[in-house]
Amino acid sequence: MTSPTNPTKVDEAQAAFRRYLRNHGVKYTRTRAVILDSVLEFRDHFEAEQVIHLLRESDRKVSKATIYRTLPLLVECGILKEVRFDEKRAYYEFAFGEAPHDHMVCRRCGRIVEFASDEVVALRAKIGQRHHFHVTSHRFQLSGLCWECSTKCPVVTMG
Amino acid sequence: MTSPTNPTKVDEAQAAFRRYLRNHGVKYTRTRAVILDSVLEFRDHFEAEQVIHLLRESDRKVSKATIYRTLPLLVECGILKEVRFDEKRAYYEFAFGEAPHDHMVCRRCGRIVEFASDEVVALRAKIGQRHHFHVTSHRFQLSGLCWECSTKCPVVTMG
DNA sequence: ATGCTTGCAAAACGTTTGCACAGGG
DNA sequence: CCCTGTGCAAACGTTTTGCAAGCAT
Repeated sequence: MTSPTNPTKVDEAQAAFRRYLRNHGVKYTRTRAVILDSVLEFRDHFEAEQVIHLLRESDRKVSKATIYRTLPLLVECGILKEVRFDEKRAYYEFAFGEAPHDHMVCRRCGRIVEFASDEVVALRAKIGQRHHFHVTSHRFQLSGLCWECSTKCPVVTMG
Repeated sequence: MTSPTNPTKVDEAQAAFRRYLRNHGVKYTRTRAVILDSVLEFRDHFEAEQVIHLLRESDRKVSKATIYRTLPLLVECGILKEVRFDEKRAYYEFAFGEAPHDHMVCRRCGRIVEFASDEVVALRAKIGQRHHFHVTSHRFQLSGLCWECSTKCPVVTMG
């Protein structure tokens, strides 16, 4: 769901990145191109550390600092989206041309299910109006048990 | 909304804390009582650092470590609730006997509005069923502009 | 050339932990 | 008494930053 298996999408993402950087007076360097390529290799969600490892293991050597400086750029230009599954670290997912969605996490097996957020957007607008608020973004994260885990043992033990 | 202005509630909270600790084979020490007293002095949301300062400034000296070890106890026994307004630190609010609610934050002035989460709970159940998930908890955080800020200048600049 | 970018290492940050001592039940 | 709680300082893990050197335009 996150990975841009479609090669055209990869090209579009690269073009979007170049465009974004140019429009912001920032350079499209080889290092940044390398980082973009690498994050596009992930299928699902990933964290900064995984990018660091992926780049270290392949030939390409990019410093940790640069990766931490580049990921926010990719988020700002809409290629990536930052997701928070826990409070310990940032996770990212491919967002370019993807439909907005939220996440539901099984607290026992860790499975992540994505769901469209249309209804959530409608609800947030309703709540916003009620409190004289112009809501522009939300974060809706569900936690519970997936069907497999709940049939195995309905008692929640967490982990 | 967060503060237990009602003295009876304070007493109930203390009783609940004692009960909880006893039932878990944990001691009700003077230090823990002091920490409970101090968190009950806050009106709205607060962070661990504020508890540390409050205790330092008044006579009572409690170490940072103990505060960090006690706050989770107060959350587990239902007196406090942990809230996450950002990814940097944990915030807490009084939860004992309060109706569950979620938060809406103005991204310009930081104002926090609480709203009841009945509809949110209904929606989360609906979404859960649709994806064969037994949802047990959620986190719904809204961000935008409060009425005052949006009338002052509708352009979002963030801070 | 100019000034943004990079890498390195060190700092920052909230939070956690190891340990020896203190204290509750 | 025993076992848990406490304080201190040091460790923690992710992320940020200061600085000198490197590169794009």
